[in-house]
Amino acid sequence: MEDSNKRENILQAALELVAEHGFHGTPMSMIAEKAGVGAGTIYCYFKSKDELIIEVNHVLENKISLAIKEEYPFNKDIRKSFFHLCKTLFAYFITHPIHFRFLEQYFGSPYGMSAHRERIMGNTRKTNIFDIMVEQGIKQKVIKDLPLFIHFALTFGPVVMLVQNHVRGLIELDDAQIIRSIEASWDAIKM
Amino acid sequence: MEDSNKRENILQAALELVAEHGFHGTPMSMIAEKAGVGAGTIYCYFKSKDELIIEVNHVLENKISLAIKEEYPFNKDIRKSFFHLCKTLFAYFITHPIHFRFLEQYFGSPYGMSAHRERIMGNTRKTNIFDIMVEQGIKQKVIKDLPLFIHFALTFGPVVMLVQNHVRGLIELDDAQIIRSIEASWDAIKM
Amino acid sequence: MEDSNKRENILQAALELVAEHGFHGTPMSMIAEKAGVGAGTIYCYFKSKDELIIEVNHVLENKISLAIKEEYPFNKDIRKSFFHLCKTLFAYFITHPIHFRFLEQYFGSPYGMSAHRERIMGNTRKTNIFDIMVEQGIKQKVIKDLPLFIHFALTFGPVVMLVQNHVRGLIELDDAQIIRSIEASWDAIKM
Amino acid sequence: MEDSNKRENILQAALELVAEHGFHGTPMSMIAEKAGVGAGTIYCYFKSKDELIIEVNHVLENKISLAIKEEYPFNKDIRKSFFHLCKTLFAYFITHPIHFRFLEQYFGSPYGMSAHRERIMGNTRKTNIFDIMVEQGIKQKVIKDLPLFIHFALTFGPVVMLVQNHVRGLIELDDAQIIRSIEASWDAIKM
DNA sequence: TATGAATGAGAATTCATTCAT
DNA sequence: TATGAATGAATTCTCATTCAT
Repeated sequence: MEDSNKRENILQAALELVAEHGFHGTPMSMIAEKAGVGAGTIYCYFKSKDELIIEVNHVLENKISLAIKEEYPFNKDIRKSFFHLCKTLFAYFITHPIHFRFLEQYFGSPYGMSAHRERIMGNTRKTNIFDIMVEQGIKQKVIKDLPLFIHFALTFGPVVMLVQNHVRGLIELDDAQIIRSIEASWDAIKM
Repeated sequence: MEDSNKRENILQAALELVAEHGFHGTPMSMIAEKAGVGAGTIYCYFKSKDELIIEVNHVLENKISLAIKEEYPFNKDIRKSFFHLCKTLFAYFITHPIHFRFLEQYFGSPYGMSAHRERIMGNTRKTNIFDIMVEQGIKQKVIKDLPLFIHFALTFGPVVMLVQNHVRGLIELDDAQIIRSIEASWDAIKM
Repeated sequence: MEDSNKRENILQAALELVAEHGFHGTPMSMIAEKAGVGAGTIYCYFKSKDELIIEVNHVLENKISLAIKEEYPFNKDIRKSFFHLCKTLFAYFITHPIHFRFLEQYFGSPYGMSAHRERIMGNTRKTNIFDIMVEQGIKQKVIKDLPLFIHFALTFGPVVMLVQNHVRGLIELDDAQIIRSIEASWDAIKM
Repeated sequence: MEDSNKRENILQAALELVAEHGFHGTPMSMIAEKAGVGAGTIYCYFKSKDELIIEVNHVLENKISLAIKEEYPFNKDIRKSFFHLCKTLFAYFITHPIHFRFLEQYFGSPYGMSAHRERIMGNTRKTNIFDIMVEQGIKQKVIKDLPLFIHFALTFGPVVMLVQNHVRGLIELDDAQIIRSIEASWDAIKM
């Protein structure tokens, strides 16, 4: 029980410390100490600092991906799907601000996420929730006929920016504001 | 003249190198070499590496601020102002990708910019172009009655995300796409 | 049986790996893996890395010593003995280049061997083949009246240097060359 | 004066420490301390530990090469040349035992030298003193018609082995012994 | 002001060895 | 005896900063 926890402890320590101090502000020794293991122990589980960080990222990506797919209204109308997606993302990051800060560090910025759209939303073209939603919406003439990446930016650009300000304590997002912001984003992409 | 050139050269070298290699991938010695000055000379102009980087950021903020204010249609209608603002920002970053990349590095993400909204848009409350535009728009019932920071995110979130993908070479933005993206953003904030 | 195999496997793995990668390029974990045992198991048989290496050396010394004594023409004339000795050494190292490379690593150089003359040629003064041969040769006025260590250097210095170049692939020794080289060495020590 | 000495001090410290403790037994910090410089200073002069060691080797090679060429009897007879060469080498290493020990470490063994025969004796085929001597000797039918590498081994094998034992304190070479040893080596290669 | 050689604290990583199982 | 996860001391190398010139 103790044993199998070590890997987890290291990942968790890395997540929190990188979120707080950034990649370069987090020496391995600091991670080891926080994880309650020896300095060399990390290297029993991860080949290098980079691999450790990448693995933390994978874990987060999977968690976010799961959160989004959970209770996703697959057969409901486009607008409902859109709201679910945005609300879930807001909720996830507000509940897990450390995950958000880590991702900010991991990529030059959280937008690095955009380069990994697929991984978060679903690994293959066919299972990528966002893409499918947009394509269906366009077909149904419910949302504008724009390139996918523009819809992506219109949808997630505001989310990320708001969460960022929230996480940094510059603003305090409440549910009403989140809803109104999603409604406005919907106006952006809807027909 | 010699003097002021050195300061400029150092700032320019820092800008380019940080944009390319990141903050931690850019030793002071590298900046000195590219600027054509001695390693110690930088400390005649800047107290530390951090101060140098901060100063580069200030310079960029001022440039962007100027670009936005230039030809800004102060007395035209809100929609025109909005389009001018967005188009200028797109144009600026696409013309100066290095500035964008630097800002990505400077903040954990370019959204660090949001913390400095005022400085980019105008230093004081009264001269902050974006805030004034939004307030006027709300008063005229042309744009939605939402908090400023939500309008800010709805407007600049998509811009930043699109520019980021463009600068990273993941997409190739053309003028038509930029216009259509701004139109969609307008739909988000308009009444 | 299992037991004694493990010890053998460890010694063999150490021999091969040190010959190939050198003492400092061969971690204990690598030896353990090649030997097919756990990392800690080595310490059941050898107190430390150094002791393991020393033991490998002992094994090799004994093998070489045996090879030399085998078929040694004890009662033939000095020249025959000398040729047998040299030929056997050439043959042994050319057949077992890994042993040679290990000894190169073990000592700062293979001449470390010279410090252990006795052990290779026979452990006691009376059974040291080379010393006995030289002493008899001097008594019989067949070989020069020089100190033993000079005869040793004249005899084995060239052998070691030639084998070294051969093992390193810089030259390709054939039987004729070996014979001519031994003949020349004989000229060096003979009266 | 102080300044230009730093590089020298570092080279000298590296030479002595590697000769005593071996390559892997000599941390950079130890070299820095012995040289009386900061740990980072070494890297102002040498890119890496390896480069430092290689440079020490170059310095030694040049010194030995010079010592051999100095007063070399270019137009005297072969035997005189041979004696000069051997005596010079004996004298050099007995006077500079630390150089010998370093070279033992630098190569797997001092025979690494053999791979660098050219560099020590002269860089090009035409200026390689030993090769020229041997070729002339063969032409003049003064020395045996054997491959160069065999003559090299017959000549330098004994020298190296004797010096090694001397430097290690196992024997005490005096001038008479050196002369007698060279005479014996001459018997090996002479016709 | 300008220089760049010198510094040394601090980083990632390796590996011989231990010890609980 | 056998294991291999865990350890942490030790090593190489980097780089922001200083200071004598």
